[in-house]
Amino acid sequence: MASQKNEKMEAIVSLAKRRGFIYPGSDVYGGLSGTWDYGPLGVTLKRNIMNLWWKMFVDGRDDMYGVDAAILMNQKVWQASGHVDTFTDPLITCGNCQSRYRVDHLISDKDEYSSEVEQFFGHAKQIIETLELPESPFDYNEEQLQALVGIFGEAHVPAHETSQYLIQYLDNNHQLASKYLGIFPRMYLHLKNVNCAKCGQNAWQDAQTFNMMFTTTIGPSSSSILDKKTYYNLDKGTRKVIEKTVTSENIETTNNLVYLRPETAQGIFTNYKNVLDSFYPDLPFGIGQQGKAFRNEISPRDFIFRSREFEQMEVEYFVDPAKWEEAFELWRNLVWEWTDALGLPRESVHELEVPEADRAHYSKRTIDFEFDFPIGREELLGLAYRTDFDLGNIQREAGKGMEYTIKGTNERFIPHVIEPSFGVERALMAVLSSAYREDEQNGEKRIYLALPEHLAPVKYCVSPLLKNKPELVAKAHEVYTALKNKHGAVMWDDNGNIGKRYRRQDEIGTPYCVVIDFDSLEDGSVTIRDRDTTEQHRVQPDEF
RNA sequence: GCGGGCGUCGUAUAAUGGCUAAUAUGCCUGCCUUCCAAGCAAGCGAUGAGAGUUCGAUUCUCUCCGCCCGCACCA
Repeated sequence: MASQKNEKMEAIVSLAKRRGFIYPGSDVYGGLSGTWDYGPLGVTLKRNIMNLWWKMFVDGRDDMYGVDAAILMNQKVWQASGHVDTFTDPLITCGNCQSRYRVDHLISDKDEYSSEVEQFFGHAKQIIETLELPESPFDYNEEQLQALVGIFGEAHVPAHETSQYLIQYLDNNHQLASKYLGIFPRMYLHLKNVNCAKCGQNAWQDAQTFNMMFTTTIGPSSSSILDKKTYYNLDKGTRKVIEKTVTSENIETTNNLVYLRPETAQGIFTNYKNVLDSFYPDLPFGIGQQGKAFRNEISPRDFIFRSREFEQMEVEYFVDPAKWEEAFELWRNLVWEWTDALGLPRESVHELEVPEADRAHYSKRTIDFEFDFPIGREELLGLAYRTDFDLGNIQREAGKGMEYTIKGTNERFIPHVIEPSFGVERALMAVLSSAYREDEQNGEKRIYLALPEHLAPVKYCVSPLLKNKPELVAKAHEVYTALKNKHGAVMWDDNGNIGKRYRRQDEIGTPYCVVIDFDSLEDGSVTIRDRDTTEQHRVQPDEF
């Protein structure tokens, strides 16, 4: 069963590459994990999906407005939204069984921990300062190394591992990690005999953050300590260890740091007031946006299902708090219209009511819509009731009023939000998965994509029946040009024989193949062949 | 990030410490072909990257990169 699933997935990946839908990113240079490039057919299919969405949820509705916000946003956006804090949870791994835990879940007494670390580190700092360490750890002399080993030895770190840690720690401009990172949690758990809950061993590795936000800097900067709140540097002038604390007040100026947005939603919330001022729409109304988001996934996997750079389509629908359930149901139904429009069979789409314990902290209700992908049943899109969490944050942190005033009654409140959130790549993968078919024609296996006509990257393929008959080719060109002008997504193919062309078009999901034969020269009619049934009939070319 | 497996033309496979790295398919050119991958002929196209061992490495070793499976992660 499992291998069957993988076979289908592999067949789709292979087809996608072979026929020019999706290529591995940076392929000629050996690739880059978690990135994918869209080829000529892929980009068209993807855009068709995105345009369909925009038409259904923005242009096609009276209560919707579109925006396109910048990917780079002010730091404070991600602090207010909670992303900065929640993305920097340090994790620690058991070296024996590879179980992973959040460090703060293992340390019961935070105050005691802090004082232990500070005491240790204060002591360590004093020793380090007297050592007058050269800039590169590789230049440390024997005496210096021994002293450093001694520091860590006091903390019951096995001696044979210490110098390796020192290199690791002091390698980066003598930077030392903040107290919940690196070696300190490990030492503490060792001292306190806190063992792995799964295997009972005490074999902790260094604690690491897995910050899922990509960072970059505005303007020139060489800082590499962007995501740490507290850190230590060895001042190059005085050779003193100095402590720096990054706070919300100084963080921008400290590092000129910006994040690549990990979700598009905040670009909507930050423009809520702008749209309100420009249009003052009646509640309920929504703002829709499509765009790239970036998450530094630990382990991108499963083709385009989880990648580090991806495209979202999101709606924030602003409602009277008393009427959120009504709006939730509205969007629940609209989501089903969307999966229908993608051609996804209803029996392959499943609603999953997310229990409170699994919901994000801001959400009072969430439904995940899952799809039966070849890799298994996985989330296709989400529908969440976000309350006034985001606008409330903005009002508090930015000090700008986010309240809505009801016309007439002058009732004022911060609107609540219903958020349907769609992933473009997941939609595309679902479309490819459900469209992928294998059947048999004349005893030969045939692969085709039963793409819905409005999504297919090529709508018509035009061919002369025979390539070596100039009159057929000329007539076919005529038909091709006329169709191309009318429909755009039309392909010309005169390669090989007619059967080959059909198969080639089947593989890229072209719904109709138009062939010009000798009868066409007589009465202008052409044959049109249906991809799914392979049946054909004669029509006049201006009929479609 | 950890553990295991893997990496050869676009795709699917083969082989080798040393001769021009093979086969099919694909693509391409020509001929032919009156509707579902026909045929003939010519051509294009690969050992993931780097280092080491060696007279010589695609083959052996190491590092990196990537892919697959499992774990963990997925606010």
